[in-house]
Amino acid sequence: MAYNAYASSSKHTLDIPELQLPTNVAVPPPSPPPPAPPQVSTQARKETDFHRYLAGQSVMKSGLTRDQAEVNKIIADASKDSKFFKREREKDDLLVKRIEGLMRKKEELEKRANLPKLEKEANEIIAKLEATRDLSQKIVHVDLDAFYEARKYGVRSGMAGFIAKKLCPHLIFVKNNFADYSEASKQVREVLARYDENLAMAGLDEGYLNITPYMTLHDMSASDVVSHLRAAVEAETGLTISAGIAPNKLLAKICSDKNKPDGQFELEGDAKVVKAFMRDLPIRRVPGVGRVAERILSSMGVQTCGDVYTHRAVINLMDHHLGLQGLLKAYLGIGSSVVQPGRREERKSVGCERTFSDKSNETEILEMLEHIAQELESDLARTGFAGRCVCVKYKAHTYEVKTRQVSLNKFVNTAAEIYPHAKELLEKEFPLKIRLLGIRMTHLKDLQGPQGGLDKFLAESVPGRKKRLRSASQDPGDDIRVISSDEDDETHRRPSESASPQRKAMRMHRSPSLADAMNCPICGKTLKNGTTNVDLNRHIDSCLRATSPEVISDDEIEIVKVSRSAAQPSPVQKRSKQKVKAKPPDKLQNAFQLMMSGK
DNA sequence: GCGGATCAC
DNA sequence: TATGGTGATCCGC
Repeated sequence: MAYNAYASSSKHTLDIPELQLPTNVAVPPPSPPPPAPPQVSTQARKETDFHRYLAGQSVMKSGLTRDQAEVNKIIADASKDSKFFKREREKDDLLVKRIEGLMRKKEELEKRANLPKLEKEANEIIAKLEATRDLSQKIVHVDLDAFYEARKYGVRSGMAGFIAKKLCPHLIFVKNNFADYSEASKQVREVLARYDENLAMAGLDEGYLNITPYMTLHDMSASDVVSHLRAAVEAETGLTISAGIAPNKLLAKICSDKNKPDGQFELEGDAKVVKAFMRDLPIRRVPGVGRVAERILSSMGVQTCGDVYTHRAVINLMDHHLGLQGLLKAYLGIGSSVVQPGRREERKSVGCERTFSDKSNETEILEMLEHIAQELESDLARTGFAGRCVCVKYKAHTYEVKTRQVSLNKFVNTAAEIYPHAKELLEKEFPLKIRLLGIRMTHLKDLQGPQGGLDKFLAESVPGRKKRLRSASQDPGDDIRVISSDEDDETHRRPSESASPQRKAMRMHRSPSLADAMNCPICGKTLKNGTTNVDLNRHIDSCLRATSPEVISDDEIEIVKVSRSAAQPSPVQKRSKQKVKAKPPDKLQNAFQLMMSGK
């Protein structure tokens, strides 16, 4: 069972300082290329970097009251001596080596590089990107507010419960209620859809809208529409949301963080304003730039989006490893303005995985594998897919993750067909001592095609036989991806070749959300259209039974706030409880019970 | 096509 | 004492 965590406190709206660009985090000052701080020893520097790395993903994404270095230290101390920590340390060492390799490579290439030429090329790309800039749309990113109180202490989603408790000793854990989240999310969605029927949800707690048509229709300004929209959401669901208004999704997402919680921020649709906005923005805030990319870019002197421009020649030189075009788009604040719900046929895989206490007994492991195969079967049935590639994943007790896959000559979707292949793959790996097992089906075929009669035909089709038509308007999304290959790169391309921006600078990905279907708030899977609440509850119950313990999950929505003494249900909680109550699984009846009341 | 890594939510 | 699950993408081979 997962838990929500809240620090008790009085009215949140008053305690939270305005979000500002982090001044208290371990990011070196912006703009002029910062030389390495001379007074800090290399060893101490590495340690700080590692602590930051360990602190995890979401840490640098938003502002924080508490000193981040202190938080990182607490996290590191609490983790010390664990296998998890040891593995993270190993990963960090590998990252350091990788960065060293990249630095050597950079110096090597710089010797023969024609930097003015590289800079000129970068300028040309910038000019081309500028020509594609679309400032005509008003895109809104909305984000449900959560973690008000605990956030101040450095508590983050994805954090282990016991670490959170260290950061915030009076933290109170509340068992979360995914059915209520789902219901609340649905209610919010219904309100939002009044402002843009093409609303694209990205998970339970955020979404994008294009309000341009609504503005025209009602002759309203963007900020008035969003104020209206937020008031409507709060009035009808009791939940507060934060919103960002900007000409594209990339900017809107960044903006929605600016006046969080329960606020909004609009970025004018003007190229100069946009660029000024991006210039001092930490590169880590750009979707797609995670903790690894942040470290790599930092080693190249890039901490802010503005630094991308400063270092454009060198980034061009290292294009293959860094992805020049994506970074230039971040610098320019250019992104997609297309808002559409994801399509069902865009799905690429269906998988199921479980964490458990370390297992080495082979019979037990295979039992677990079979259990997972069964769960996968029901997920495949529910989502209406079959696959022709079986991928087994396991995590050793050391936290090392491995995958093994096999392609089949037919599409399968039952445990009876999947398990034998999974078993064969896993048995080759024995002896094992593992803490996680998973199976994923890829190379999917949609059994739930638009024409029902076609299903049988497709079910018997052979790989390669049929190709699904891809949608013409593949929206690449806004994410930037920074790639760096291993250091052993024997073939030394000449700078001019390596600099070619056309090749593959742009590395993007997206995670489509599926339209018009119920998503299970636990496993995130899409339930068939027409699924009833009862079906949903049954599915959720089965998910809950297998949910792993006490990790603060990402998709949690703050529905209750808990004081030291009692939990006070919000309006939506009461309502949704009544609605879902028809047949609430036992587990859900215990929802919102205080688990650890910090006594 | 396979396996490792990274990222988002 | 103790660190999640699902899905996607990209790279090097």
